[in-house]
Amino acid sequence: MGDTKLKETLERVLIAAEALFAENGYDGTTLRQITQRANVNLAAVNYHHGDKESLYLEIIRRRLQPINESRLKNLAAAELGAEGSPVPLDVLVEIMARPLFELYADADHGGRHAARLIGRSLVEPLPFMTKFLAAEFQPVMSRFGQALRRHAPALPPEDFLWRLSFVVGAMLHALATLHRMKDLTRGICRDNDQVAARARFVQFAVRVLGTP
Amino acid sequence: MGDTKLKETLERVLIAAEALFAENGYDGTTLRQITQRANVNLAAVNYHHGDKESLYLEIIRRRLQPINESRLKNLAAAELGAEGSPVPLDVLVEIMARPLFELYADADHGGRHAARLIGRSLVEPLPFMTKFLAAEFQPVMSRFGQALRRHAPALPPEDFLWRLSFVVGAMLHALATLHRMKDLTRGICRDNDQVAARARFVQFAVRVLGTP
DNA sequence: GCACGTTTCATACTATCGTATTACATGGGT
DNA sequence: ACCCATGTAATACGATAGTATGAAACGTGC
Repeated sequence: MGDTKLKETLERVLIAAEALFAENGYDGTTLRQITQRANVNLAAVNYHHGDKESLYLEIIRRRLQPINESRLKNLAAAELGAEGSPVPLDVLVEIMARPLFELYADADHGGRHAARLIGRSLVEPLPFMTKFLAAEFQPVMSRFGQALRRHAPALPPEDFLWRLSFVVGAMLHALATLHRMKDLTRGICRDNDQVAARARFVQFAVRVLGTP
Repeated sequence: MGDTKLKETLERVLIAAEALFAENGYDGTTLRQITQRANVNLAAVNYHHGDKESLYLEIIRRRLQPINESRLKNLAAAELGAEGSPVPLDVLVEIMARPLFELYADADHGGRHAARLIGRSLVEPLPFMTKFLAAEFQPVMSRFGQALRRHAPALPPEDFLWRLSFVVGAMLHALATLHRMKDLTRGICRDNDQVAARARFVQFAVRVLGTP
């Protein structure tokens, strides 16, 4: 249509579905909405991606795998550079948070919707997603948990895990509601300044996870 | 059936629907599931509660209105007691958080599901709910925002609002995932100790919203 | 004990869902 | 020029969704 370059059907479906899933959830989105938004025939999604669940899982995986790989790679590099001493807290948080905020900032490629969808998929438990999500996050949570733990070794495990849960919750909520942050604050907070939001989140997380 | 006392049909539908909406979301729940779980005829829900949207809204309102009324009442009392000086931060947070955690703790009356559902309904935006939720939260957010603000008057509004957003996000996430906290932490964090969870949340929120 | 307002029931109706099927277009390789 | 693989299109199909309907059951006045 008006597009300068016609993307592959397959890709157009992924982009359209991503936005709709992010906005309306899995059950709230129909394949007809998706194919209509992608300007594609209804049968295309089944032909290219199998059934609806496969499509959803493919969308999440496509975004999440590179992010978690990058996290693990950057953590390994940071630990190597630290030569045995703990990696600074703000560096750890930055490594965890940055890929998601940057994804959100990439509006042209649907990053806003992707980030929202990731936040959503982690909160609302879809039965067919749990095993994938568990497998996907187990390594990253385990390795970062250890690294973070070194900054509060005296803290009882229970307290540490609660704090971690609060930080994760704040992060997911930020991702899920960033797009209406401007409206919710009567224009005071911008919703398109990924760098400012990230900086504030890191500051927040460091304060929460810091020792005392 | 096995129940010691047979509740009204109307009430049974509300309880069953609450649990299912909390678990599977609005679109993921069918009226047939609800009536089956409530041991009630399919037509009962339409007869007593109108359509599906009305049922959902009624469930949320029934839980949320008393909570927000109690919050405003307790805030007014605390401000009266403080005689012009700022109400302590931990008191403010406690007033906001306590009703939700106590709701969660009231497992016998479906409080667990209700708390989860409230958390969920605030994150996933259902079109027919937005105006109700906005009206419901406007007063409480405005009044508590002012009260909290007195503890960090020098902080730029933007920073303050971001911190508030993080705290709210942590709270909603805690409500939405408390029920699987034990599993997520390999048994380290209990999911049935409302008091301990609340204490940790208050500590967390005070630290985040405190001045520096 | 019977009439009447209220609630419960079985079931019908229409729309729309995910998925399947079948025919049609297209465009390189020989 | 023809073929065949690959993608696209129109449309059918069974299941199930929310909602509507009308009859049966119930209970409480007189």
